[in-house]
Formats: sequence, C-alpha cells, structure tokens
Amino acid sequence: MKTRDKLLLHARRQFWANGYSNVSLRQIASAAGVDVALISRHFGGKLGLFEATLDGAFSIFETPPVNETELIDAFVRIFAEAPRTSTEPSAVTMLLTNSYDEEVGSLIRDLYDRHFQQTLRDLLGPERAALFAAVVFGFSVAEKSLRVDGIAPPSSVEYRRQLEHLIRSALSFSG
Amino acid sequence: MKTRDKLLLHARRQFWANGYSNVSLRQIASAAGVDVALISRHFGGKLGLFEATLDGAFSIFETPPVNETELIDAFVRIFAEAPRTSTEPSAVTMLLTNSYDEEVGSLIRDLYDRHFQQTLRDLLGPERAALFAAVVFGFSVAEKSLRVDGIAPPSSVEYRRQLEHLIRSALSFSG
DNA sequence: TCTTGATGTCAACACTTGTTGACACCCTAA
DNA sequence: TTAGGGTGTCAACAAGTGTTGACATCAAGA
Repeated sequence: MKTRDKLLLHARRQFWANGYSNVSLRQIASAAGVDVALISRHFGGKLGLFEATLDGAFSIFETPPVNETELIDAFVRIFAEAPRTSTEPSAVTMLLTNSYDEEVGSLIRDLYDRHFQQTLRDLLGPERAALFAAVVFGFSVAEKSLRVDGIAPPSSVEYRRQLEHLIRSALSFSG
Repeated sequence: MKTRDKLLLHARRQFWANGYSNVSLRQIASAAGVDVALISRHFGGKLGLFEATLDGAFSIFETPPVNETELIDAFVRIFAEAPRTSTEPSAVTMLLTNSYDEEVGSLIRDLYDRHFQQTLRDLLGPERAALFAAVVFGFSVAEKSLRVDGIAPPSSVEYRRQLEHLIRSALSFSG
C-alpha cells in the first residue's frame, strides 16, 4: 500500500473517531509506520490531511432514495449493517466528534448541509428533515457516545425496530 | 468574587462548550483574569478543575418527576426556557463535547448514567429510557451541533411542539 | 508585635505540537 | 551514463502545554 493511502487510512480512522484537535500528526504517522514529515509533504499539513479524509464522506447511498419508504429502508439497513461490515468509524461518528471543533467545525457543518441534509430537505421538507436528522443522530449518540444500555445490540432485530420506530415517529410530525 | 469562583465559572463555560482537551489552562486563567499557577494550587491541576465543574451538573430537576407526564413537562420546559435564562452551556452540551474525550469520557459517561439515566430507567424501563435519551440528545445535536435549519427558534411555540412530539414518540415505543 | 498559613506572582521546567530545511535515495528520461 | 524529480530520513525550530518551586504579600491569631 502506498504511503499516501496508508496515511489517509489511519488519518480517517483517528480523526473521525477522536476529533481533529485530539489527534496529533505523530500519532497518525506512527500508526501508519511513516515519518511525520511526509504528511506535510503529501497533504500540505494537518488541515490538508483532514480535508482529504472527507472525500466522499457523505456519499452513503449507493442509489439516492426517491421516496420516503426507500429513505427509511436505506437508512435502517445502513445503520444496522455498518457495524458488521466494517470497524471503521462512520460519517455520523465523524460529525459528532468534529462539528463542535473550533478549527474544522464550520467546514464540517457546511459540507454536511450541502451534501446530505439538503437531500433530506428536498424529500421531506425542512421541519421533518430536521427531526429526521435529530433522531438518527440521537440514536447514534445514545449508542456510541453515551453508551446507554437499553439500545439493542447493533446486529439484532430489536435494533432495527428501535431505529425504525424513531424514524417513522419523526416523519409523522406535521407542522 | 473570589478567585476560586472566578476560575470555576470560566472553566465551566469553556470546558463545557469546547471540550476538556480543547481548552488550555492559560485560556481559562486569562478569561478569569488570574495567574495560571493558581489553578494547580486551588484545584490540584487541570483534571481537578474539570471535575469541580461537574458538581451538580446533573441536578437539572428542582423536584424529581414522579410520573411520565411530569417528566415530559419538566423536560420541555427546561429545554425551552434554558436559552432565555442563561448564556451558559448546558449539561447536554457538556455531554456532547466531552463524552467522546479520551481523558474524561468514561468519567462523564459514568456520572451521567448514575445521576441521570438511572432516573429515566426507573421511571420508563431501560428501552424507553434509551429512546428518550436518544431523542433529547438528538434534538440538541440537530439544533446546536449541526445547526440544521428546520429546528424552530428556541423561544417559539413550534420549538416546544417539535421537542414534545419527539419525546412522546420515544415513549410510545413498546418492546 | 510576631508568627503562621493561605493566597498571589513570576520564572522556569520538561514535554508535545505542526512545520521546515538539508540531505540521501531511487527510478525514469534524455 | 547522467541529470532530475519524486520520495523518504533526520534534526531542528518556535510555539504552546501542564506543572512546580522560590519568593512576596496579606490577614488573622498568639
């Protein structure tokens, strides 16, 4: 594997899981088995490396959903299957760990809105799109951040039922 | 105002809003108009200062709710009124900015579970308590972290309607 | 008045941070 | 073979981190 790709892999892993400011270039370089200086050479610096990890971050749909049923199905499937197919941190996790950051927060929020929330808005209208995002992120916070018990194991049928219940509830809101 | 209290005030403000690792002692000392060394003297160090800011962090109820109706009312009221009564970061914000932190994450999650989620569990059972937490934190993420449009202004009637809808949805779940 | 302990001031410490420049290596094109 | 650009290696830099020790100041009790 090329040096550039090794750096990108470990950078994404660490930046996404722990947040931009909480990860040092030496940690990434060490995990990749590579000299620190190469980061500045290949990506121009820390910010450049981080931005490179965002490439395609919000392209989570293979085929964009065209109606609400497809949207729900796609989301539940992605959430329920993600933990089994990959140990990598998810885009949702990345948003939770980085959207409060002083250095990259606005960048992240902007990317998210343009590349994802906009899709929700077009399909659901602004209010229901907001509540949709709220329950999806809330479910993730409860599961991964607060680690509340009561959230079913990610691979179980109950997990899908819980998530689907929240999503359908959010969509049942009428302004 | 005593030095100790000044430090505590600005420490809470900054730690809660930006996260433990993203705030330096010199930033806090400077905001408080006080020498850095006094932090180690008064609180033993950075961690001691942070822990001091957590005192009473989860005592958000004046009188603990004894049934679901009271729980919903209390929560909606606290959320809807908080932005008007204070510019200070909320306990929810603190959880979002610190529960992923490597140094204080487990401490925070533990405190939260013992002092708050436990109350929800006793009242609602583990599953509904988890979904309750999910929608409350999700609503906060959408509003303050992602800053999604579609969330109504905090002082409006619509804000209360949105939040109440999500909470009632979570509680309508039956395992 | 003298003493004592708490409180504040200042400088320095060892350490980590991101970044840069000098140098060596290696593969390819002339 | 010879040059040259991409790639990797190493050391150093200035800036920022939390913490500590020496010293001054001040208020209260003997």
